[in-house]
Amino acid sequence: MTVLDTEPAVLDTAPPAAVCTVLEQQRHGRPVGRDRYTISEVAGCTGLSVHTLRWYERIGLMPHVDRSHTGQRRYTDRDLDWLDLVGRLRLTGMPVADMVRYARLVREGEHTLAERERLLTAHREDVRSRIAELRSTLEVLDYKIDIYADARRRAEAAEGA
Amino acid sequence: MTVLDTEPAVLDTAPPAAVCTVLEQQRHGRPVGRDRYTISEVAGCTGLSVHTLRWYERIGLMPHVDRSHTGQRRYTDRDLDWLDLVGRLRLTGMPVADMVRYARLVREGEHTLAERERLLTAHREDVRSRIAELRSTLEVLDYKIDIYADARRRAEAAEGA
DNA sequence: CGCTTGCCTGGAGTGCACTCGAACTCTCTA
DNA sequence: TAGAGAGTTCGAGTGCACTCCAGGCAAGCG
Repeated sequence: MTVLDTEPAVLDTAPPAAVCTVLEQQRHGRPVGRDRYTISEVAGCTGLSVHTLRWYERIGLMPHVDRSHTGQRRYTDRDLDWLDLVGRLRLTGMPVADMVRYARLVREGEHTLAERERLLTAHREDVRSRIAELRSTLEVLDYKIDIYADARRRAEAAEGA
Repeated sequence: MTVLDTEPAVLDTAPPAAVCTVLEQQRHGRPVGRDRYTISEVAGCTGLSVHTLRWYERIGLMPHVDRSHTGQRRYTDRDLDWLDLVGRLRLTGMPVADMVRYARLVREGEHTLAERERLLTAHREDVRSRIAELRSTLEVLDYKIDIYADARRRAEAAEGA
């Protein structure tokens, strides 16, 4: 209705450039130009199990998946984009409850834009501080591994002498 | 007995410079110059609960804690150093089972040095690749947050006009 | 026609890392 | 001497994120 008419899709999915990159490499790539995938195809290309995919839907983490005339799930490219985003958020440690909240906000439409932005921004801060934390531990690890390596070298030298 | 007589302690604990830095800031610092701490003091300075401290001991993650004449735990500075290391490994996502394995290797003595080095080195690789993963997700997050921020700015501009 | 394969549902089970409860002992202060 | 407060053990409970199971349906093949 207002400012977003031109690009409505891009807000609830991963950026085009990043579509199915990380996850896709885990297994087979996304079958091209089909836009209707069975649950096992999606499992294959995302690395998630079919159980997990159904469970994501049950808890409200999927934005309503299409069905075939016999009631089987048919995932679209947009669903895969969404799963790509979900996979990234999960990999960066966002709790499932928060992802569900985000999914709900997307479903509720445009008036939740600000809150979605806040949610992602908060998570970004979280990720940043975790990177810092990991880096500081990396130093400790380097220090200890150095000591072990030193001990090993000295032991090897003594043995050789 | 062999090459390690001079520095036996430093191998099973955190480096001196890093002693109780991260964890210490979470609560009160380590009481100075005492070397005998009650379980609640340790809980206070590590941020772990007393339940968790006892549980760590039960599962073999603590290298045998001293007791007072009435049977109460008395932690030493070395125990705190160990807990500092454990805390770092935990923060970097090492499974408790692996930490227990590491603790067992330390208990078993010097002939496990090589395996301990391998274990830590493997974990370091793990941490490094997780940092890379987090960074790549950070880019996606930046991208999406930019889009939300753009939408917000445009909405605000439209409203102001 | 029967068999296999793939999918469906709702609910129960699993593994991890704690977290808590019940019942008890010990020490210290009023 | 009574009660509070901190400690003890062992076993059970919790929350999260899956993971699996039983029982059933629909399509394709020999």
